Amino acid sequence: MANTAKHNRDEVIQKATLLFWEKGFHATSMRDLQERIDMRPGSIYAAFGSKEGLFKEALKFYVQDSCEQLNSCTEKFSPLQALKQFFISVVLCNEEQRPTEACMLVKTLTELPPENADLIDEARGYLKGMEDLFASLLSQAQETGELDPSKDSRRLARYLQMQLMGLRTYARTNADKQSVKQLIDDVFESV
Amino acid sequence: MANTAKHNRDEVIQKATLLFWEKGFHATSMRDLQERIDMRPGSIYAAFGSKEGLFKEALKFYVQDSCEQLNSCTEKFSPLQALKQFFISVVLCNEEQRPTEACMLVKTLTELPPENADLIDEARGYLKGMEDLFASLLSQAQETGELDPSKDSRRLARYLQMQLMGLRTYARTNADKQSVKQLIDDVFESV
DNA sequence: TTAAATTTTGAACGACTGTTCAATTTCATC
DNA sequence: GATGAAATTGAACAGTCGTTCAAAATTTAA
Repeated sequence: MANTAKHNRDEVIQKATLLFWEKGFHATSMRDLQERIDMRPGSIYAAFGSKEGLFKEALKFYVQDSCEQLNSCTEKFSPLQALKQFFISVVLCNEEQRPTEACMLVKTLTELPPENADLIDEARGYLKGMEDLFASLLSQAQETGELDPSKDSRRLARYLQMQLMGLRTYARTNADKQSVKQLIDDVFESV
Repeated sequence: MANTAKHNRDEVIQKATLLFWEKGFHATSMRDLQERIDMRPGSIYAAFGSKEGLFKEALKFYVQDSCEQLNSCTEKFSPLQALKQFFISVVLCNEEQRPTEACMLVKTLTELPPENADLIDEARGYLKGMEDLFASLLSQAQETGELDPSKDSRRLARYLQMQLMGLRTYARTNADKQSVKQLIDDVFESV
């Protein structure tokens, strides 16, 4: 009937994600991508439509992976400790697996001009989703008595999301791991 | 003897700063700049050497302006209240004067690839300088009894710097001003 | 083995990038 | 007004950008 695709779509998206995450949308050229994912322009455009299309897939992949990381923490720890462990692993661990401490969604939001409004909205939506995940974990923590039930879990989730953004950005300015660990302790001290 | 420069250097740098701040280093083209500052390529290169050279001047201008903003707060408020007021004005006020809530230094740090290591280092240095300013204000607050003297002012300055990074980034994801104001209150509640 | 459908290839496109430089304009000085 | 040094101009350069598309290669079904 036909020819079947030679490339593995998921593998390609993963490789593209790592490159986009490292260099950002604009600084990553199609030539860079061609080399990294070992596909020629025609194939890429047949599979993903455009550079933007591939970037959207990369954002989706990145968020899925982040959610899985958070879930794997909730399996091993109590809700609140899971959140702290997630912060630690994202900012301080898995250095060989991530190209930068910065959050890819935040990088996207920060670097893109209004021309790429649809990509910005996409990143905004995903960040909202992560914040909702935080909020539901905090609610769980309140039910199990780990967290003061009188606190506003949505407000606290917003606070944590904001802090994680700060932590990941700060980690890029200061390589001193001890300071960053101290900061994480400070954050969860005030929860 | 000679011709004198037609353009006002400071004015030009200010205009360039606003454009770089808004769009970032890479997304701002020399043609964009030419139009904004009303100079032709030859003049720009005679005055600043390169796009990078102009960007460095923009970073310097941005930081000077930030310091002046902070200083004007310390003239009106106590050390700790000045810091909070600075946070508020940077994240919530002066909307007509700033092209985005994001910090230009952070944007620079986030968007630039390792190729532009010198620009990255420049931004890192300026951020360190701001953190030192925070630390000395906190020390003052301790001397006047506004802040618990047993606290580590350098650690607290790091904490505030990290939070400001988070706040300014978060402000870009969520236009809801009330939430952002709440976040600032949360931050200074935990100091 | 042939035919049809799909994927892959890579040269090429027009638009845009940062930058250069010879020609021109400008203006303080004599 | 003439002189000459500095500032300005804008066309042009070589390189890169994202993207296209006709041709070639590949694979399945008949």
